Amino acid sequence: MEKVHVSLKDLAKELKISISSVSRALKNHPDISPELAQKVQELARQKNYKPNPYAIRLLKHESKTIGIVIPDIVTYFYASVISGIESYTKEKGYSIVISSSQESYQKEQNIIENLLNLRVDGLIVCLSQETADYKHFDKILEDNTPLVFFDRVCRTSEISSVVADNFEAARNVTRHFYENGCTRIAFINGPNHLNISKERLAGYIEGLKDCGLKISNDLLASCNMTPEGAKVATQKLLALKVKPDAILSINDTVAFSAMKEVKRRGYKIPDDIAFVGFTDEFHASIVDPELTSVMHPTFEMGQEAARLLINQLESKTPGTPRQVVMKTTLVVRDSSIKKQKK
Amino acid sequence: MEKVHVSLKDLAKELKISISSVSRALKNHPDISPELAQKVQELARQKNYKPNPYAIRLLKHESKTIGIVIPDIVTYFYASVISGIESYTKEKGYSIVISSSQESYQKEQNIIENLLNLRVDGLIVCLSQETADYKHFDKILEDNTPLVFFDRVCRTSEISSVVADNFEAARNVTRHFYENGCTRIAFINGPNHLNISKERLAGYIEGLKDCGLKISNDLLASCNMTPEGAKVATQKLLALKVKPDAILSINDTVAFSAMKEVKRRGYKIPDDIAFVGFTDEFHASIVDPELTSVMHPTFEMGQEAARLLINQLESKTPGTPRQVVMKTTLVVRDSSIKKQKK
DNA sequence: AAGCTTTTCGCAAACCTTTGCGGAAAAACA
DNA sequence: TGTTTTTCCGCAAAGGTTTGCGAAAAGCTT
Repeated sequence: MEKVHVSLKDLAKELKISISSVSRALKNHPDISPELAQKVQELARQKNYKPNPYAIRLLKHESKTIGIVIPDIVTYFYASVISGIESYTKEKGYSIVISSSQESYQKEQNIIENLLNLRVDGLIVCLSQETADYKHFDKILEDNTPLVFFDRVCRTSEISSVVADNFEAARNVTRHFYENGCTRIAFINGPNHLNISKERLAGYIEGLKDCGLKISNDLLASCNMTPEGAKVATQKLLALKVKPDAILSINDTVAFSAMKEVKRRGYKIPDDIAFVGFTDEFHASIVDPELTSVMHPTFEMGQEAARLLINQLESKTPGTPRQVVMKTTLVVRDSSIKKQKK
Repeated sequence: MEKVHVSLKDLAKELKISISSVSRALKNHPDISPELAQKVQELARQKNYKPNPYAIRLLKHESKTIGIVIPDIVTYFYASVISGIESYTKEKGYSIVISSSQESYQKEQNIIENLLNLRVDGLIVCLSQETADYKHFDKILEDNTPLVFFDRVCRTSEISSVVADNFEAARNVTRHFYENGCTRIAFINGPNHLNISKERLAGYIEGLKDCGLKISNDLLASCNMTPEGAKVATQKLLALKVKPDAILSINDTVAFSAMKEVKRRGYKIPDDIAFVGFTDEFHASIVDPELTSVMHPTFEMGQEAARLLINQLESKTPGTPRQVVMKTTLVVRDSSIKKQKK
């Protein structure tokens, strides 16, 4: 049951040469004669020699590993971003270690501490929903461990990040609603302290202004972005004397849940209430009616975050933090196009 | 920009004692006087000493890391299983390194080789769709690296695995259809060489026999489990002279896509065609009508796979391979209950 | 043939930790 | 006081790799 790996020493002993010669021979160092190099490489292949990465990491002080902290791995958005991260890091020869905070501030802190103790070369983080203070990132900065945020971000003046064009996207959606005959446009938002909530809210408001629509607190609801929370928020909106004729949702999952509740109450989508979501996950085109959604380039966001991080940790100089804003596009489907405009 | 971590040597120098004493003091070894231990621990805390995991791994020949190989991380089922693996391994002090094969045999091989070179302590694998020969697992076995399969498995007589009760589940679904008035029950299956396909097909056939229904090749379609593949398979079924009145799908994603196509053609679900899927992902209750599905205990499957693996690698003896079969339950929703039985 | 350059390889330190063993000093005992 | 035990700590090896430097051997020049 014992794993037994051959080491440089084993090869050296067998060939009756020194360890350093074996090491050099394997990488075609000019100090080694071609004949010896040949012989060493032959034996190495035959005995299936693979360098022990832990010895190298110990020596080089780098792990070729990056840590990823996300709120939840089962959510389409995060899984897809991870997929992009994985694609870029694999290409660059890095491994990824993934931990999920389950939206818990406490767990987020623990995870980060663990990852730091693991000596990852860098971190890519999406804040948990509970996270409202950001002191625990001081440790990372003091450690000189490169860090990149995506989607839910903070301290952007010090730390690089990748986000969507939330403001513009929300503003566009609001106009899109208006152009399709909606005048009472509601917004089911996420927790107020998150940047995505703030930015999308600001865009929503700006869009209302653009269209000359009144801003009404009645039409604003927030939720914790769970299906249950979305349902409650929807019920609040449906309880209004004058009901909304459109609902913008902070993400697709919330939209799905809200749509379900709206249909259950007997309203028609989109004629009674139009819908638009954020993310554009696969299921947006599966639900009935198909959901209009702000398409996020999730895979590319992951790649970009990884690129930012690896650039940072391969250039010795600290470099100024960068804020990458990814362009989204509105994918228009049935849920937002009223057949009978008022 | 240089990361600087304090080592035992640093502490030793500062306290003018030997490295070994520092090491022992930190773990309250009886050879160290309480006063000295106190002093050392004090300094360690103050200077934020954290042991270098790579030095320990080098010494101990274990990495406290397990590798996970899955076809695709963006799929609900896999993400959810990973979530279960993560929960168990975190509890046991292991990290996980995730790689996805993207359903490619070639990539699967590369990944496994990489993970082995990384010296992970063990592997948890779900076969890619392309994988039809299993020689590349010899390397793992020769390496004495513990290995556990889940869902899509092979070589079960030599290698432990965690699977759902596919045969029973499919058989039950078939009966469920029959009890709800369906007599022409179709099955959109996955690739024929996969165990999940074979087992579910066998259960489906057995169920037909139970109900005294004829087995017809016309009612069998297979696909590559993508939405597009599912669409094509559905079209084949809808092209029959006598159409099916029920469709069992190899998973929910396939069911969603098939439902979409069926609705697009103007058929009513469930009255014209009833539906049941496998997995029971979140969206099963979001689509319209809500999808009846075989609920897999995904999270628990992940936990179980992790438990199997860690047991195996913590007990020095090889132990006999175990096959864990997880019980599923049929979650009945609207898609399979016809309002008007024939 | 003597001196010089080039080629080819080995020694040893370094990265950080754990641990068996030995040794000195202190304490306990006779 | 002399001897034995106990307490407390350090030495050194081990794990596998990389790399600066020194040294031997071979080749070359004149």
